[in-house]
Amino acid sequence: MNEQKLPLSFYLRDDVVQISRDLIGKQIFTYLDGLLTSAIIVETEAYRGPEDKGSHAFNGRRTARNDIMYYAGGVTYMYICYGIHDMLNIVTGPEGTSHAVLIRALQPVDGLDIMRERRAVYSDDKRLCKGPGALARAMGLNKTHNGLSLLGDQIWLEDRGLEVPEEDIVASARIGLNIDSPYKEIPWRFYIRGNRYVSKWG
DNA sequence: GCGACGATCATCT
DNA sequence: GATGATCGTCGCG
Repeated sequence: MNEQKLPLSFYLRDDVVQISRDLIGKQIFTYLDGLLTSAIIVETEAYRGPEDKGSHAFNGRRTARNDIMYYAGGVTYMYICYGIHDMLNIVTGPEGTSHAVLIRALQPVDGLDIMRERRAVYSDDKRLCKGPGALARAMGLNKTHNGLSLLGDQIWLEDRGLEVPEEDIVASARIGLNIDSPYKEIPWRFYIRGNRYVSKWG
């Protein structure tokens, strides 16, 4: 039933920026505790391992938290930000590299009622998955899901054939980076132009 | 619709 | 002991 799953080869490519862009328009699914939710990826950010000061793996940094980033692509990297929010990243590249894509916003498709219950804050569906912390919550994901295979049956991605025209994919500076580096301005954030589910314009 | 602000704690130094 | 790849609330007008 899930033969449209993105293959391992999609994640093993070395160009995390290209992968970040390619992920726009793909559909992400979680099946956790018997609950299925899915949504279209509308906003991502690329984090390019050792040379990227914005990355947890900058300068080859490797700790208990980010260890999974060095694994072969096709697994999740989950971590907690500001002590409260769980973040979902897609690990990419061959084993030994440390690139990852942060998923920043989703357009809900399946399991809206489940998402509403998990969020229990907004009745406004546009905000269910608006922002990395929000979407992880809505999809039922937290730090305990670190390192899950994206080819398993708990979380996976599919290409449902949604075509996002190249000119509708906007590239801009990444959000929330408190760094002093040219990488702060480099346009490694991608989102769908005009999409109401994107966390922020600009 | 937007800016300011406080929450809150795992992680790293 | 300081710091976040953030979020929701409040006040504005």
